[in-house]
Amino acid sequence: MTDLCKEINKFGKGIGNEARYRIIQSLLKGHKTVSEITRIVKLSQPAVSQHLATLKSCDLVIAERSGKEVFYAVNAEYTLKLLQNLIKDMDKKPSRKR
Amino acid sequence: MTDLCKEINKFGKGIGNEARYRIIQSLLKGHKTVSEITRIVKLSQPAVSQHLATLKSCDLVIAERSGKEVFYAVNAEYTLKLLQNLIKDMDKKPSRKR
DNA sequence: ACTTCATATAAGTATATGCTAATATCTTTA
DNA sequence: TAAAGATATTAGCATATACTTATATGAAGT
Repeated sequence: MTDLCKEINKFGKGIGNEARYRIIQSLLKGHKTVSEITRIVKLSQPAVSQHLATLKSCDLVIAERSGKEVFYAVNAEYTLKLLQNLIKDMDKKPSRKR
Repeated sequence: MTDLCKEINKFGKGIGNEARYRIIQSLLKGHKTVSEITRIVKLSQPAVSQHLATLKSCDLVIAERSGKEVFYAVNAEYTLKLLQNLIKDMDKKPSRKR
């Protein structure tokens, strides 16, 4: 299993869930604290923390504490590079149609 | 939830699984029958058929019967366009770092 | 029509996932 | 260091997922 393989798989695990996808969407508009995200996605705080932990382990988000709060942001460089690599990969070996 | 949202979510569901990701990888090298895929990913035939059904419902693959066999291929145009749209989307609203 | 090969579907089951409720940890301020 | 606010972690439970085995469907040849 190539590295890209594993990375894309993580990516898929991360966004392959409605709640997490909504979290990512909200973060695309700017970094947010856990409580802000909690309000936006309308899930309990623990549920949100758990999803954020998953997203972090997938490298899709970055966390940064600022006092009592923790800001989460999309790991944009990483994600963009990943997607671009995937696209390159797919372009490179297109599936023959028949 | 935007259309792109739903599409990406489907994409994530599709590839967010090791076996399905391996199937996609093998299909990137060219279309294949179910039994070829079965040999490659080393799962039972029903398991492979079920994964292929999932991938199809996610629009990640296309199926085409040819006699007794069914060829599966990556839905490359669809997938590439989707990923490119996602990249555009992420570029458009980058997360502010702090 | 019957058989065979290829694939799909169904039922059952074990494990994974996503939530809730309760509690722990971290940080700041009094 | 005690209290309070913000977030993280844990245990428990319900549902979803990914297999297995058995069976059904589809296509081609006899």
